[in-house]
Amino acid sequence: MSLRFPASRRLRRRFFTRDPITLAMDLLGCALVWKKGDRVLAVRLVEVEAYLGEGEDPASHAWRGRTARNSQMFATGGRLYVYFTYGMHYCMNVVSGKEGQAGAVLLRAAEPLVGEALMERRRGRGGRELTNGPAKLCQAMGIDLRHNGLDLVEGPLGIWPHERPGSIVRTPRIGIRRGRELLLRFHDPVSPYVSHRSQRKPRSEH
DNA sequence: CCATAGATTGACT
DNA sequence: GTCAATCTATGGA
Repeated sequence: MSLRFPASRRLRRRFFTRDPITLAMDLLGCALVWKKGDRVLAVRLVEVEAYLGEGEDPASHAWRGRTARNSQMFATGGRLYVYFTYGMHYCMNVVSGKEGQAGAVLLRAAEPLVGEALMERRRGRGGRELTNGPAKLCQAMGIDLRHNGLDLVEGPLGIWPHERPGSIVRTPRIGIRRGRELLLRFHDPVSPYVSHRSQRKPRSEH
């Protein structure tokens, strides 16, 4: 199997400038590719979550408006929004919508396609533990705050159509309290790399 | 397989 | 001061 990601097929701006829910579903099955010189890392996205704009979604970092941390969520679709959490982890999002219109898609899990050996070195683990969670995926791909604001439409990191899932399952998002009733997590049910806690017991409401 | 505790720092109330 | 869009180790069924 020879995996090539020619510039001609790379996803362009208008793919990303749509609403976060549509973008989330269309990102499933796509390849996230890091290309720099002769080094290539690639994964197939199998689990994502949509986060909506200011005042629309209490779980979204954009809920209470623009701040220094979340400012990339208000940028044009196709940028990368990386945040630091729990004192030690990074998570990455693909920004959706038009400039000024907040929204993003959290990349939660993926299947390794190219560069698995480097991912194993970075993770200190193998198999599905490589990329079956948002912070694990960032660690495997080498993504941190330096990459916040990167444009996926050009430059070393980009997204290519790859292999669409046979079906898409829609569930509550993971690790949030408010906004649980919105079913904004999407995953490919047959992928072994989907993060394990899909049906985790929800934390009590009050 | 499941449940729980601890890690560790920055953003925000 | 509180708590987070998480992960890992550990202990039990």
